[in-house]
Amino acid sequence: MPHVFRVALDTPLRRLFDYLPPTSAGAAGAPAPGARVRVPFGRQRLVGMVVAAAERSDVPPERLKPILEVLDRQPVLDAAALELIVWAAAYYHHPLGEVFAGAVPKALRLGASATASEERWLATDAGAAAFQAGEPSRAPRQRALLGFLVQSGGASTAELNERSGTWREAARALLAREWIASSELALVSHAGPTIVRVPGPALLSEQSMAVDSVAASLAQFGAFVLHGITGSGKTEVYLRLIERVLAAGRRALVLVPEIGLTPQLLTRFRARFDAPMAVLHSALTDQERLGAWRDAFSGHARIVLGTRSAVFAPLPDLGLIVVDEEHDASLKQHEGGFRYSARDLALVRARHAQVPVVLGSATPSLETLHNVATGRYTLLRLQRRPAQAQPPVLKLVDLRATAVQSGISTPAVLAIERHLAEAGQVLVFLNRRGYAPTLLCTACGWIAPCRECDARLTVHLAASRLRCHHCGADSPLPPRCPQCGFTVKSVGQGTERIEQTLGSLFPQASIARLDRDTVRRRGDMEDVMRRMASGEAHILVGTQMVTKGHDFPNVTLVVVLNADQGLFSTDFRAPERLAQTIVQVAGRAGRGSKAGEVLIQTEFPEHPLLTNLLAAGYDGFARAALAERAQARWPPFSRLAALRDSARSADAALVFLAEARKLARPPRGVRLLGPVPAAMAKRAGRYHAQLLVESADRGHLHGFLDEWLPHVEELKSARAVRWSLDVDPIELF
DNA sequence: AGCACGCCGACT
DNA sequence: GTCGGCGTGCTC
Repeated sequence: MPHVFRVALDTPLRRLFDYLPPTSAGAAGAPAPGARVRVPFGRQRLVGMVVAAAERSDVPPERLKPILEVLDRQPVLDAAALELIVWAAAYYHHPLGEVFAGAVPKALRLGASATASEERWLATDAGAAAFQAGEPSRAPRQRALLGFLVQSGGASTAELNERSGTWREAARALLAREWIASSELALVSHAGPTIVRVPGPALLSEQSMAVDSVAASLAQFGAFVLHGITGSGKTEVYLRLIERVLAAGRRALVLVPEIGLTPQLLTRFRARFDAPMAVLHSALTDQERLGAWRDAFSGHARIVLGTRSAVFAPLPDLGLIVVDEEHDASLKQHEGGFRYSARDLALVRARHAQVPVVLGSATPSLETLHNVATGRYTLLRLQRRPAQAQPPVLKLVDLRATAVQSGISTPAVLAIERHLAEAGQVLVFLNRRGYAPTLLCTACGWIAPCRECDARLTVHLAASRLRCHHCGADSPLPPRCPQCGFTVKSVGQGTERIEQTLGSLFPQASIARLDRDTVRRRGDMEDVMRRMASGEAHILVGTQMVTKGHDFPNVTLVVVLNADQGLFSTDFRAPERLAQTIVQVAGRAGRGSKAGEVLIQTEFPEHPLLTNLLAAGYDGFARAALAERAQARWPPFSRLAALRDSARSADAALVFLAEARKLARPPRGVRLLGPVPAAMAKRAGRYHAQLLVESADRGHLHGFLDEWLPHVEELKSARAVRWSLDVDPIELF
């Protein structure tokens, strides 16, 4: 019997806490690593997770307290999931207890059972004897309930509820006399055989080659990049691989960047497989999430589909991990305390589990392509679209050389006219929602600012509101300048205004809009999809939302209204994001049998990013961009971590980071850059700043962080700010 | 993070 | 005279 147990608790303290074994009463023996325990912590009682057992503790014995209760007989996480959590806590330099808390459903953190169970009620021997003796004689409800339990040999809560709505009180009385007893019985679900409902379509040779090369290494780790142009049938490759994994009696984990992508993927999985599936994403209620997690944990679910945190879902006999749209920034958690990349963790998990991982994308991230170039990942290409689907033709429209009406150039207007006349659908992309990004006074030059952010307020005309897209501030649209009383006007374009402009340019066309303002409730998205699929809508105006994986088979023209945001950004990842967005939105055109056309409006048609992208495609762009990254020693040719903070004053935010920098003793090859205020320093009333840590060597960087962070944590200025460390940041402000 | 203890302002 | 502001200290 070990003397202490090391327990991870959900606190920001970067250490474990040692506890003595439970004093026998009520405890279920010694807890195994991965089991939850209830422990005293200061004046609180917390649920934590046992990480390890140890012979001795560094804490003086008189300060050690015993575990109050062991919640799990079996660990709530299998060894693989536990290993991943421990790895993630170390890599992201984040307290293990918080990582654990972020990895399991809230209900489990509060003590819910890890297995689904039902409450069963039984008559005791004494109860049976009492019933024979005619008792209880003066309580007919109790007698009826007792009689039922004696005769039926026991019943579940659900069965009793069905029999009568008012049995609880009688049960309480019978329990008190120990004539009946209740117990929790684990529900064991048995997965039936998996049935492939309908065989998939015949594969193109590229698809079969992709399937074969992954399938050849199903019993070992391998990282595969499925680089398939939009419409080339990546999902079919996933389906065939999952089919093989299920046939071998194993399970598949599928990660997607956004909740919005789960329904359509789930529909395709359900159409193909008759097998239980579990879905995990942020829109679930706590109970739904607990249920899905239990289905994964018990092995009932054969396929687990989910967003980021699903990478931590426990699955017995994991056989394959798929990460769809691996380039998507949503796979990286970048808010709150624990910031992690679900894609990178999927790779670690696959390596631990000795299973292949497939990273799918039409526009793989530069990191991933670099890993292909260095031989760490295997590239699988899908370059052809099935049947007659043609790749779209991309053209630049020089905004300086043509008339522009409310953001739409004459060539674009003519092209829209032509495609509508030929019964094609048109997709107009603008990454800016609202009516206009600026409200300007025509007399004094006043521009409506956000009080809480370094940003302008966006005009929402239909709602007649001014809104801040950074902090959510919302105020009435002023009819006149609050400063001088003169008239105000909206300057610039958002999707709302583009919808209006298109409406007046093409009065005969039906126009749909897809952005966060039009898709508010469940089903709104489906409505837009239906209108596009049925052909009822002719033009779709939308933000980023339209680029995320949805099929519009009859769209023949895509217009990118403004490619220039991102061409001159200070963030070294901006070009990559822009190229991905253009290629992804362009990929919405011509997915059916008609060839697609893509117009990209720009003030800088000779910008190398654009010319390169058009001439050499995403591959050519990626080659050039990687060469630039190598030159500038940006990732993936170096490693970054960002120490970020925010405070009530700009000064306090910088003071903490400056003090943190002062106590840093970086080894050779580790550089600190900053601190600097964030590009948009003030957001939601708080001032943001960051200090970058850079190194060519991952080991050196992490060694330094390990040594440095405990000191940073103890700075008194740390208490005046909110700070966090972002390892492998994807956005630099 | 919680949750205490601990000393200085406006109220029953 | 107390209720309560948030400064600082601790949690095995």
